[in-house]
Parts: sequence; structure tokens; C-alpha cells
Amino acid sequence: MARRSDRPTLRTIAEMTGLAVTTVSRALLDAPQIALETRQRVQRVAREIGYQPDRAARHLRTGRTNVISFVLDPHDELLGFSTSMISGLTRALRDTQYHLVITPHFAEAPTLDPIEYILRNRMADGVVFSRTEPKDPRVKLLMENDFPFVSHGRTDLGIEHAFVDYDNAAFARMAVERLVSKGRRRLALILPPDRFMFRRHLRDGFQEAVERAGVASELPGDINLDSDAADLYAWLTWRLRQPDPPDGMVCAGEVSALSLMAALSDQGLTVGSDFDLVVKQTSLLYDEVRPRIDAVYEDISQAGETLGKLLIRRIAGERPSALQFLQEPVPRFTDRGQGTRTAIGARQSA
Amino acid sequence: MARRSDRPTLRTIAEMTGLAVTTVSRALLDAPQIALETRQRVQRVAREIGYQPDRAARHLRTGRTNVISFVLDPHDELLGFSTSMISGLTRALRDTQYHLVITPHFAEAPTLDPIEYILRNRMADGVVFSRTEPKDPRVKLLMENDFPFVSHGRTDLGIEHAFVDYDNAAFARMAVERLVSKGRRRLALILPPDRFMFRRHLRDGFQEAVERAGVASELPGDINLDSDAADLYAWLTWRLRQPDPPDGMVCAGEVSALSLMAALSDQGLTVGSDFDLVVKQTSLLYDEVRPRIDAVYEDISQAGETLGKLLIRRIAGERPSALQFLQEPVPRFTDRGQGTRTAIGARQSA
DNA sequence: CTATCTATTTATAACGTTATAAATCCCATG
DNA sequence: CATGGGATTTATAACGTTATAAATAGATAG
Repeated sequence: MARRSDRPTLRTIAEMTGLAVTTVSRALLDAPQIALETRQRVQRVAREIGYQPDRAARHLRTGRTNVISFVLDPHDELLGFSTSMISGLTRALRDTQYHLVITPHFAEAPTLDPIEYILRNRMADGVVFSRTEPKDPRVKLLMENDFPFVSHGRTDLGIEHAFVDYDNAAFARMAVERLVSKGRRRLALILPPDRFMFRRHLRDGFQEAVERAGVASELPGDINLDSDAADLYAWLTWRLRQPDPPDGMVCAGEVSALSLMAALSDQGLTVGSDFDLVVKQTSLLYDEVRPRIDAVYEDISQAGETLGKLLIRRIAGERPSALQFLQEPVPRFTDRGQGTRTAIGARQSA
Repeated sequence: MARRSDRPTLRTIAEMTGLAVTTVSRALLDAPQIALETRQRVQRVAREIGYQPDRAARHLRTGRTNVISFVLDPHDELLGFSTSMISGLTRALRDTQYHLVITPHFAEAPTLDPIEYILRNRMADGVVFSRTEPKDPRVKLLMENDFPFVSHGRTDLGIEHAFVDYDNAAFARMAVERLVSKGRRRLALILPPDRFMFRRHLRDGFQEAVERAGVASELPGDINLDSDAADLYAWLTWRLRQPDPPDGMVCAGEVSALSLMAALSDQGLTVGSDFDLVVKQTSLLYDEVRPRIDAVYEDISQAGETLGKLLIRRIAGERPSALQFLQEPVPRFTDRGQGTRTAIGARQSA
């Protein structure tokens, strides 16, 4: 309480300059009705005493929270997906008035819960979430409420909305072409669970490239990218003993791919000679994994930064159709050598 | 603006019950001066219309933010360290009034910046940060301002403060004993950079165990846990060609250990027969990595949850000396087999 | 039946900000 | 020298909450 008084407010500045509180407020907001000379004087004083507007008071008065909410998916606990996302978001929000609040989504709860919470309590001015579904109820609800958001992932709702997505179809095509160029003739693709939109993109890209190349393919139904490591391991171990086992595989999950590699290795197969694998890489992990395997990079941190920037523009009123961004896959195939390795490292430390 | 009116406030309830706004406020706070019957009636109405107090208004009036701030370390971008931490924190904050705000710490800026920002602008009621230094200036500043915090990591300031830490000394001892039991006789330890407190704990535990076992040891000075993957790789490659190379190693970083394994593999050494490695594992990664190596588990998500719970108690006024917690290392050595694998998986999905 | 107490409710003000409307000032114009 | 008008400043009120002090009702005692 004693401490409360030492924090400068508009009143402090008003007393120092002999102006009214209202005038000081307008001056700091650079209102043209206030004389230029006055504005400059007030702003100088504010800077000198380190005045920072009180966010709560501002929120109360204006209704704006200056908060961006990120819905933390419970599934992202593995590896750095959310960290990269969050780190990218903070980069986008740097030097803006916006703060980043994490709204958790607990595993057992409906995906809609965190969104309803944000809407009902006016917790934020905008929201970011990931892992969209074709008929994503979150997108629908947010559109109905005309609430600003950018999703990580597209939908199939016939609605124009802001998104950042990775071109998973292009990734799958690229991966298939790579495997075919290495002489693989029976390819498998590990898909995400049914409900996700990016399952379609992956499957469509895969099918297209496989048909064009005229090689055999399969889409295992028992397991998916969210399966337990042990299940993935068990499935591949089993499959390799069946007739016509695949000789190449596309896997869009980093940790899942490790399980597959473990199964291959335990079955006595050597990746690179008996079998090939193309993985989607979102961390620096696969630069260090031996045997080296082909990877295609997805820059999650960059996606986070773009999500943040687009959301701010959306809040400012830009039309959603102008706020859509598709990330291109970046191949990091093994024969490219050391060069590309430093490329990522450099960006991340910058 | 039109929408603003449909959100229930104290006034809504006051009008519905015919009571004064003040009475409703006190009733919801369960003040004993309000008749029990009135309290119950008000609380029932509030529940029915889904009343939620406005955080900004409350903040403005009481000075409390109901916000916990987590300082996001720029170094945690790799793997899931921060995600696990954040996920644990959200678990601790669930069903409380507290929200989690991410305060970024950008790589080039002093560690003190985010703390000063929080203090100056009264951004939160408490703060969590990681990677403490022996004379950590953040701890000093927060203590001086009597501001609630819990650090992930201890300090050497001679001050009692709340912390959650991992027993890195015990980890190092455990790792050395494991390596010695496998017949290794020249051990190396990869240390964190000089400035961190946990460097001491690791080194002390390592030295103690090495001396007790009477084996040779070395502490490489050119590289550390924050070194680039390429530098770690280059160093070990070089070292293996020098006289008296180590035959066992302790590494407290997951990704760093992968670089070391890559170097070993590229030098034709097989982990498990020519060389042994004990790694500190904070994700499920090493369950899937081949060849299997010995790991000791650190549950970051659990640490996050504990940090959150202790911080809430600290804010409530408990003495710091009662809010200190040391996590015990959990060995996950290779000969334990499949059993322990499921143990972690089970906890994380629960 | 009045005075006094206790239990309960309420009015007032304030947190720091900004939108709206009103007030002041200064200068040019008739 | 009044008048009008533009430029600039200010008073008032409100956002939703809660702390403080004051008011009311009801009950008890004298």
C-alpha cells in the first residue's frame, strides 16, 4: 500500500506540469487537439519519470485487454513444439502493448472449453490455437462472436479466416519423391489421427506423388502420429515380418520417427541401406541422430512469430482473407552435408 | 460496446436480488457480516447467471493481479524444457484465480530485465524463473522488494528463499557409480557454463564419486552444455584421438548427448561396448534412441507443478524456508528393461 | 415505551484511465 | 468594442470492484 503511491500515474504528471489529468492523457495519446508543444512537454516528463500506463485501469475503461492468448495443447508436451511457438509469439509481441497469456487446455476437456472461457470472460483481444479440425468448432464459435484469432492450421468450413499453416501436402510429395529417387518401391505414411485437418493434406500429397511415381503404398490404420511409442514400435516390428513390407516411410512426427527407427534397428535393418525414412523435423534433433536420415524442416518458431503478427493485424481490423500464410517445406536431406546444419543454428541464436 | 452490457456484473445480481452492489460483493466474498441466508441466495444467483468477477476491476481496486509470471529463458528453445515447465505450472494454477503470463527474456538482454519490468509495472503477484546463478541478481532484487518468487535452482547468497531444484550432485554420483560398475575407468563430465549454480552441484557430486571409486576423471574446459552441437562433436572427435581418451561420460543435456553419440558413432565406437554414457533425460526421447543408453530422469513438468504450488503458498505469506524442494534423480538404466518406460508414459497421459 | 445494543445492509469514495461534453482562451472580424 | 470561431484545455462521468464508514432494522434491556 505504501508502495502503491510511488508508482507514477497520470495524476503525478498532471501535478508536475500543472495540467489537468485529462490533458495529460490526451497528450500521451498524441491527440491532435492538444497543442504540439504541450504534447512534447508531457511526453518528455512521462519518459523522465518512467511512466507506464496501468493496464488494469486501461482495460477497465476501454474494454481492451492488450492480451493475446495462446491455447496450450496438452499433446505438445513432447519436444519443443509449444516452446518454439511461444518463443515465436513473444518475438512478434515484443515492443507492442500485448502480453502473452497461456490458456491451458487439459487433455480430458473439450477443445472448445478454453475458447469459451476466453470469450465469456473477455480474457484477451485475440487468440492463437493449433491442431485444427476440418469442421473446427473453435473456428466456428470465434467467427460467430467476431472475435479475432489466427489458427495454426486450416479448416474446411467454407469460411475465410486467418491462419498460418505448413504445406503438409508439399512435404508429403517431397518426401515421396526423395524416397523414390533412392529406389524405394513400397512406401508407408504414418498419418495423424482422423480428426485433424492436416491428415488430409498429408494423405493427398502422399497419394498424388505415389501415383505419379507408380510405386506401391500403404496407410496403416492401427497406429497414428499420436500413438504411444510402444505401439508404433510394436506395429512396425510386426509389419516388417508380414508379406511385402514397406521399404520406405514418411513420418511427420519427430519422436514417432525415433520409435520407428528403434524398431528398424532392433529388426536388424539399417536405415540408409535396407530402408529409408523421411521425417518432418521441427527441432535440431535430427542433425545429431545417427544414422543420419532425411528430414524436412518446419520452422515452428517462425510460425509462432507469423501467427502473432497476423493476429495483431487482425485485431486492428484487417480482413481475414489477407491474413493467411502457408509455410513452405525446407528439405534437409542427408547428402546436403554440413552446410544446412549451421543455417538453422544461426537463425535460432539470432 | 453493445456486447459489454450482456456480461453480468455485481450490478446485475444486485438488481436481480434487490440488494445493493456492496452487499452482493460482500456476500460473494462470504463476509460474516452478511446474513447466511442472503449469502447463499446471492451465491446461487451468481452461479445461475454465470457471474465471473472482472479481473481488471478487481486488480484496479485491490492491487492484486492474480497473475503468475513465468520468465521464458531464450535458451530453452530446444526440446521441451519450457513446455513441460509451463504445462506443470498450468496444472498447479488450475482451479485457482491465477493466470499464467509469459514474460520473455531475449537472449541479448540482461537476466534482470524481465524481473525489473515485472516489479516496476506490478505485472504479477509472483514470478518463476530458472537457471539460477550463485549470486543471482534476480533473487537479490526480488528479496529486496519483498516480491514473491520461486526459483528453479538454488543460489549461494546466504539468503533463505523458495526454490525447486533437481539434485544434480546426486545425479552425478549416480552416473559415476553406474559407469564404474560397468568397468569404465576414465570418466569425463560435460559441465554447464561457469555462471550457473548447478555447475557446482554437478561437479561436486562427480568429483566425490570419482574419488571414492578411485578412477581417473576429466572436466573439459573448451566446451559446455550450451555449446553448439558442432563444437561438442568436434571436441569429442578430437579428444578421442588424443592420449588416454575417456571411456565413459556423464552429460546433463539431452541434445548435447546426441552430439556426443554422433561423434562416438562416427569414430567407430559402439556405445555400450567400447564406451558408456549416462545422460540426464527430461523427455521421452531416450526411450526411443538406439543404441539404448543409460539415462537418469528429471521430471520437469513435475518441477513446474511444484513451483506453481509453492509460489501460491509464498504469495499467501508462508515463510520461504518452508518452501524448498529438492527433486530426487530417477535412474532409468538400460538393464531395467521395458517396465520403467511405461511408468513415465502413464504419468504424462494421466 | 424509550434507549441501547447487535445484526445486517447500504452509501460513499476510490483505484487509474479515457470518452464526451463543456469551458476557456485567444485572435480575427465586422 | 462586442462577436464569432477555432484552438486548446478542463470538468464530469463512467468502466467494475471493494474498503470504510454510516445507516437502518430488529431485538433487548431498562
